[in-house]
Amino acid sequence: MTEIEAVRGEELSQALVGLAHHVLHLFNDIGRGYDLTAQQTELVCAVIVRGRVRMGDLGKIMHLEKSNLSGLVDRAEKRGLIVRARDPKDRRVTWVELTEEGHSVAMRTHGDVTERLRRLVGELPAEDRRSLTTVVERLATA
Amino acid sequence: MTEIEAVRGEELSQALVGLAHHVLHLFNDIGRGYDLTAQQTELVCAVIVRGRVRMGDLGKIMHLEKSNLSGLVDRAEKRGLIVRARDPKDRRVTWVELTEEGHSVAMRTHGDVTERLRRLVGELPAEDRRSLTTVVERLATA
DNA sequence: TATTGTTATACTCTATAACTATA
DNA sequence: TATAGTTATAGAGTATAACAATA
Repeated sequence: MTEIEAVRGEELSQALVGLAHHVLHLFNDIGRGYDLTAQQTELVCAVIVRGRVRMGDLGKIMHLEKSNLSGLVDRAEKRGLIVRARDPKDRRVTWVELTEEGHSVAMRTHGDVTERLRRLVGELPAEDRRSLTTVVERLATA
Repeated sequence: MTEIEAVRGEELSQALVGLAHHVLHLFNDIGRGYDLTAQQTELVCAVIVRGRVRMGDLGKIMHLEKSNLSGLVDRAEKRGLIVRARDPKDRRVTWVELTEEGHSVAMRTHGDVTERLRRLVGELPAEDRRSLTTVVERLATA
C-alpha cells in the first residue's frame, strides 16, 4: 500500500465514523420531537418496516444483547408503544408488535428518518447516489 | 419520485442504518479486547489522530453533549488514559491529551479499527471503493 | 453578555451472568 | 441439550438544567 492510499484509508475511516454518527443521531434528533429516546425511535421504526419481529431478530438488527433488548422492550411496552405476543407454534418465541399509538408514532418517525436520509443522499449527483446504494447494500450484507 | 425509487430509497435507508451500526460497533468489539467501552475506545482514537483536542471539539466529533463528555473524560482520566490541560491563553478552554498508557492503547485500538474498516471496504472492487470514498467524504462534510 | 466547561439529578442503556420455560 | 427470552446487578452513558469561571 502506498502512503497516499494509507492516508486516503485514514480519511475514509474517519469519514465513515462521522457518517455513522450522523445516521444514528437522526433517531435521536427525530425521537426528541416525540419524546422518545434514540433506541425507542429505532425500535418502532424497525418494527413498522417489518410488521412484527421476533425478539431475537430485533437484537440482531439493533446490535443489542438479548437482555438489553428485554429492558428496551419493557420500557416501550410500559409507554404503550408495543406489545409482546407469544408464538403459539413455538412458545419460546416472542413477537413484538406495534400498538395503535405505536403505529402512529412509528409512521411519523420512520417517515422523518427516511426523509432526512433521502435529503442527505439527495444532495449527491445521481450517479454517486446509485453507486452509494450499490456499495452500501453490498457492505451491509457482507 | 417513482415507486421503484421509493423502494430503493427505503432499502438505502435500511442499509445505511445497518452500516452505521456496523461501523460504530467496531469500537465496541475492539475496545473489549482492551477492557474499554465503545465510547472510551472512540475517545482515545479521536484524540490520537489529532494529537490533542479541546473538549468542545471532542463533543462535536463524538456527537456528545458537553455534560456527557465531561463524565466520559472523567472516567477515562480516572483510568489513566488521558489528562486535562488548561489552555494558558484562554483559560476557559480545556485540552484533552493522552497519557503514555493512553497513547499505547490508542495506537493499538486505532490501528485495529482502521484495519477492520479497511478490510470491510477492501472487499469492494477498486472502482466502488473510490466512489465510496468520494461520496462518504462529501456526505461527512455536508 | 457570550462562551467553555463542570456539577447534579434522574433516567436509560449496557455488559455479564444466572435463571426459567420450551423444544 | 440447545434455544428463546427474562431477571438481577452494577456500572456507563444520556438529557436537562443550573452553575462557575473566563472572555
